[in-house]
Amino acid sequence: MENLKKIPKKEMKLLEPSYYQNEDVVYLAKDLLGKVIITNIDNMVTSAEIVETEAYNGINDKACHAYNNRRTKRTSAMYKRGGVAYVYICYGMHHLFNVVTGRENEPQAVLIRAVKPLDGINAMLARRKKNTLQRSLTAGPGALCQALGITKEINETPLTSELIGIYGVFNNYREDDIQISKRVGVAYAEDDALLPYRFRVKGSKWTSLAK
DNA sequence: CAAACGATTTTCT
DNA sequence: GAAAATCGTTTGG
Repeated sequence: MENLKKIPKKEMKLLEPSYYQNEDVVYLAKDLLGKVIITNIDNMVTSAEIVETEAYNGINDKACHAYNNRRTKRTSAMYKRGGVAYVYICYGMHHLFNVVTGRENEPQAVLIRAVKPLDGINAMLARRKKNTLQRSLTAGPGALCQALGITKEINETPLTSELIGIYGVFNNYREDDIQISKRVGVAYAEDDALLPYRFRVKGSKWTSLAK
């Protein structure tokens, strides 16, 4: 799976909205590993394989922005029917990209935490102001958004649009291929901070480092 | 209206 | 390993 350009077009399968409407956000967080994000933003096409995700499981998950059914301008995207983007700004400077899942008014989402660069690497390097292709280009939720050109401009955009789509191309990883751990940076979530909702492709050099 | 803080990244020591 | 950078969103008065 070295270069997306080598994949025959007929094997590129855009994930349909129904895919995202599965109510099991933990299942989707695992199933999204190996899927390919393709963006066409600012006249630059970039693509990358998802290698690390986290599940945010709705109103009963203390780590979720929509915990306790909190509805604000920021969280409204998560209440949409699955299949749109939820992009918000963290620490005043980083955009974080989530895939909204589940039914309307059930605010679940999958945070994309790391990707493996495929096409458009020069564009990614330029956006990140880097010269070499290495993990730091796209490891970390803020970093990959910068590389792929994802900003809050595309908040609530369908993942079947001209700007961004997710494709099933290569493989589905098996349980054995997935490393499961606690989520990152959610210590405030008390007992829910311990939930095993973080998923990484085992052995991938493109995920964040083990903790 | 003021204040606190964050699903992070980078740089410095 | 520690700390700064930096501001939109949320909450409280």
